[in-house]
Amino acid sequence: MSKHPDGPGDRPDNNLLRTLRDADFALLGPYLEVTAQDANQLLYSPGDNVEIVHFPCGPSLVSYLVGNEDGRDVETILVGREGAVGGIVSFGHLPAYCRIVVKYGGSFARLRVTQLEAAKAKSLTLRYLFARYADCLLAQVFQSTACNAIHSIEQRAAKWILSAMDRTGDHVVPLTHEQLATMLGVGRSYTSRVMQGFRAEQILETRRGAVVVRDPEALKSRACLCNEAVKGHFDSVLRGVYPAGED
Amino acid sequence: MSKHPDGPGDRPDNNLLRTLRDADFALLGPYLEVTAQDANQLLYSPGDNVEIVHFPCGPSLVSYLVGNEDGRDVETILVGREGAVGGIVSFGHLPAYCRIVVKYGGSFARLRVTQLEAAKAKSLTLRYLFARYADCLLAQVFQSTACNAIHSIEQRAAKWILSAMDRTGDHVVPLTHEQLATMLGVGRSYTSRVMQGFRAEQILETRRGAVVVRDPEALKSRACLCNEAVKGHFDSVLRGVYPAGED
DNA sequence: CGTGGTCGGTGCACTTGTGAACACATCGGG
DNA sequence: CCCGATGTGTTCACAAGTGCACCGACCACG
Repeated sequence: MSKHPDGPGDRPDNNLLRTLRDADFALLGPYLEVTAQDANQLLYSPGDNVEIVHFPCGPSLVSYLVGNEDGRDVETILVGREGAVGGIVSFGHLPAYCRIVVKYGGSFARLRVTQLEAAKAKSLTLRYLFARYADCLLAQVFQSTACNAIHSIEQRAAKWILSAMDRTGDHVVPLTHEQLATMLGVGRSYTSRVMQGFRAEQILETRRGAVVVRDPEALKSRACLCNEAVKGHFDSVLRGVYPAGED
Repeated sequence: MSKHPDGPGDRPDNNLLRTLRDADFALLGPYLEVTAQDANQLLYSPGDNVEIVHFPCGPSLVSYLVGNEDGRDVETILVGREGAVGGIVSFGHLPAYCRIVVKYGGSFARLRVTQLEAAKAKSLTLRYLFARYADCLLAQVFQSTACNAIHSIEQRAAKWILSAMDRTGDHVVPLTHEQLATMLGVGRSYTSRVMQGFRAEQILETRRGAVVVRDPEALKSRACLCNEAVKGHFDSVLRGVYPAGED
């Protein structure tokens, strides 16, 4: 198992990188650099030339923010180890549209967009993998658009906490009410009330600067199904990067 | 002008196709087929294999819809002659995530994804153009996500009417309150009230099945700036498909 | 000319979310 | 040990949006 010829080996803990077979990973590996990024680190600003791709590893999490006239940024999507950020759709060398910040710090693998593109030129499956991930990313944003249009704050708050929990693998989600409020684009006092509602039903406890989820199932029943819809698309699209039959 | 060597000639009235120089357009032209599509025609359904690219021409308009648990579809974005639909990000041969329907009928140019990909393989500028448009499409969806999170129904309704007017070039926008309501993901009676508010200020008149915009500037002042933000990104990204200096 | 179906305008009771205000809890640093 | 900064719980008056009901207007069709 540890020397499985097509296995992930000791690669960075990122799903895209681990999906690759050795031959394909070998095209990227030499250029990959593993770094640590703290929370609140700014990875890209609107208008920046995108030259580096970041792969969140382990529990690291980044957030795409869109500015608005009031100066308050609104969060649109989260990306963790299931994906990557930077030039995924545009292939780089274009001005970024969103601000991208590290939400939960940790390790990131990164490489230059030009090197990723060079590797893609040599491997059909690399092209497939990134085209498919780009499609998943787009689907994720579409789902968020719909979610923001029709789901209640309570549903979206529950969704957010679940997805953070999902990626960090911890029942304790560090998060102030203030942060949650700005991410959902709502007032702070209302999020406090929503949390109060969850706490009244023993779904979670609140600490200063964090929530502790006690009953994930109950929380899931309060959330919308948007996360599940997107996960389904990830599953059906990212399967099939390699021809069926093996792997 | 009519025989400008790099000009659009008599091409379909679609911005992407008209941006191309003759040499690049020649790679697509032979495979392009111009068809007429009526309103409400379904172009793609979730799960469909995407094999055809459609380029809306003239006043044609399509809508990306995301389903939800209630069966009510929610509109996310509109695409007209500034863009194209079908495999733009995924390069085709993947299950579609959104339902895509024709909102306003008219002519569409279309061709098989495989032929578009073959042409892209031969031309760097074709690859650039579509990568850049893909980036713009993504930006458009991001902006919609933020818009749905923080802007009022009135702002979004105004935005919708303006963008429909923009693309059809007509002050009369065929649209029932019911349609507008389901697109915005809100109740019908409330949209009636919003329209009533606009009418009370002489911004528009309402007909059965349509609104007639009387004062576009006033309507713009009631709308959010999301359309303008996205247009700015289109301008800055799609400029530069061809190396600077000429064109 | 009449009739039935869709569409639009409005009243009403209700829920959701806003924004400001204030008191209190918690935490780190001097 | 106190202090100031930040985070939390709660109240209140208000605005935004819901869902239903009902009536009248418009339109296509026979």
